[in-house]
Amino acid sequence: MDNNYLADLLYPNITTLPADMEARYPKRQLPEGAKVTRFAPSPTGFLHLGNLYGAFTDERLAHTSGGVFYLRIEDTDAKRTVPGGVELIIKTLAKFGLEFDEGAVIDGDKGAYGPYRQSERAEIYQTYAKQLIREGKAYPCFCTEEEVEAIREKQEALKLTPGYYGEFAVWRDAPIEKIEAKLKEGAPFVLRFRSEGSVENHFKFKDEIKGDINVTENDIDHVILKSDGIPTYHFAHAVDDHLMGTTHVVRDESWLSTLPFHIQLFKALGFKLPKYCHTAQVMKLDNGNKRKISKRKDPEFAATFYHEQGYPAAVTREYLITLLNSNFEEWRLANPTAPLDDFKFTTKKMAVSGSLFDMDKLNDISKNVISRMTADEVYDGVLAWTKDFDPNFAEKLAADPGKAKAVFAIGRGGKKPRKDIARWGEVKAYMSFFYDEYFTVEGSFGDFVADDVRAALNGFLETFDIADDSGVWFDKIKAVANKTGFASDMKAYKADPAAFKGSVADISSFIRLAVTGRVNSPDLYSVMQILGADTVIARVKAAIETL
RNA sequence: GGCCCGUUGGUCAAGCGGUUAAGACACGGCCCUUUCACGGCUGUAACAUGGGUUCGAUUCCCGUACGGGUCACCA
Repeated sequence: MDNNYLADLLYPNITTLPADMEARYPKRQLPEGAKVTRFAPSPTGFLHLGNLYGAFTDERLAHTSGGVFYLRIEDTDAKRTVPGGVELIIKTLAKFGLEFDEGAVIDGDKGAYGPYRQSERAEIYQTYAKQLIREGKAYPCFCTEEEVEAIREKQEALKLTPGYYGEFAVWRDAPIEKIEAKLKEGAPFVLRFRSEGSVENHFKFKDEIKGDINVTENDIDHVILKSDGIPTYHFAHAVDDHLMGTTHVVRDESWLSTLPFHIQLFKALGFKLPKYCHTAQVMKLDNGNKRKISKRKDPEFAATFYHEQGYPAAVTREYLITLLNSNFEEWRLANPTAPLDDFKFTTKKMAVSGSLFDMDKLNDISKNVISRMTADEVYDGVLAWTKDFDPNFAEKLAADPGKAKAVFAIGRGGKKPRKDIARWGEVKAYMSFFYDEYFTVEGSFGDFVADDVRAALNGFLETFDIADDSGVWFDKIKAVANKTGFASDMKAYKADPAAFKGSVADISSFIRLAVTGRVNSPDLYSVMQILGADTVIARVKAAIETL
C-alpha cells in the first residue's frame, strides 16, 4: 500500500511536517542539570490533594534545579471538560503559592511553547500522526464502538487478554480500497498505532522514584487520534512533552501500566524519552482499608478544603513536602525559620508506596508554622480568611486592629512560642471572649464548693488594680490564697494537698473562668491588660452572681 | 482474571547483610510552671507470612497472604 497516498487521503488539510514543528519549537537552552517539569491536569472539576502532591513535586524539581515549571491543560476530552475548570485550576494553584514560569493563564498563554491547552494543538498532533502513517506506523480503524465492544466480549468469553491486537486488529492490514470505500461513506475513523511489540518480550526500566521495574512490551494497537482528530492522552503526552522540552515527567503510578506503550510511541516518533517519576499516592482510610483518594468520592480532599478550613497556604506546602521527602522533617527541625527554597528536594527521598493523609500531623505542622509568625502576620491571615468566611467577625477585628494584634502577641515571639492556633477557622473560638458580644461561659468550677469560689473571687476583687505589674498582680492572688485557706506555695500544696482547700493554681483557674469564660486561655495577666479593669471587674462580679 | 507496584510501631517514616531497629505525630507518665499552653525528660508500641541463600537476614531470592493500581475513541 502507498502510505503517502493514505496519509493524504486521511488528513488532506495537514500540510506541515514534523520538521516545521521542530523549527517552531526549538530545543530549550538551559544550563546543565536544569529540569523542565509540567503540571498537566485535565479541567474536570476541582483539584484535590493528590494533584497538589504531584504539582509540588514538579515545582520543586524545576525550581531547585534552575529549570522551568509550566502548566499544560489536558482538555482532550470535550465530554469531561467542565466550564470554568481551567480558571479554577489556575486560581487554586495560585492560592497554594505554586508559581508557573509558563503555561496556560486565565486569558491565554504565557511562554514560547504554546498553545498550552491541548484542545488548541490539533494541527501539531495531526502533523506527527500523518508522518506516522507515511512511515506505516499508524493506520485508520473504522470499527464502531459496538464492534470494539463485541471484540472484547469475545475475548472475555475465550479468556483472552482484551484489546485491539493481533487477529483482533481487523483494520490493521485492510486494503486501501476498503478504506477508501469507508471514507466515501463518510464513516468516522480513529487512528491506531501499529504496534510491533510482543508480550513475550520483557525488559527493565528505570523510574526515578520507583527504581528498576519490570516491563512487558505492548502489543495493542492503541488509538492515538480519536474520531474528532483530537489525540488520546498517550499521543498528546509524547508530542507535547517532546516539543515542550519536558525533561522529567511526574505523574502518579497508575500510569505505569501504559508506560510500555509510551516508550514505544517515543521511539516510533524519533523522540528522546524523558525521565519518568511515578509517584505513590496519598491514600485515605476507608472502612479499615487504605484507598487512593479520588476526586469523585472524596470531596474533603479538595485542595480548596484546606483553604476553607483556614490552613495557611504554607502549611499545606510543608505538609505535602513532609510526605514527599522523608528527610524534610529533620531538616525543618534543624532550620525552623529557613525558607522552603533552601531545602534540597530530591526524587531519591520520595516514598514508593502510598501514604495515609494524617490530620493530626497537618494540625501539628500548622501550629508550628503559625507560631513562627508575627502578630501582624497572624492578624493579616485571620482577617483575609474571615473576610471570606466570617464577615461579621472580620468587621469586629478590623474595627480595632490594635486590640486584635495585642491578643495575637500574647506568648508570641521568643524561643518557645505558644502553639494555640492550627487554622484561621479556630481563631474566633480562641479569642472571642475579648469581645463582649461573643462572651459566653463554657466551663465550670468543678468540684469546688461555691462558698470557697465566692470567697476567692471576692478576695481577688478587693485588691485588684489594673495598674499592677504582673509580679504584684500575682502576689495579690497568693495573698488571696492564704486568706481563704488555699495554698499559695505549690510545693507545700503538693507535699500535703489535704491540708488545703486547693492551691493558688485553682484560684487562678477560678479567675480565668470568670474573666474568659473558659478553662483554657492565654496568659491571664496579659488578657486582663487588654480587657481593661471595667470588663474584668464586671465579669468577675457576674460570675459571683451565678454561684 | 492477566499484568504491574507495594507491605517496618496507631500514623508518617529512617534503614540499604551484623544496629540496643532512628526520628516526627498521636497517646501515657514525670519535671518546669500562678493558670492554660510552650518546653525538657521519659514510657507503651513495628520489620505481613513460609521457605531458601548466608557464619548471620528487616535488608538478597522464591512462594503465599493482604493492600493498591491498570486493562476505553478518560486522563
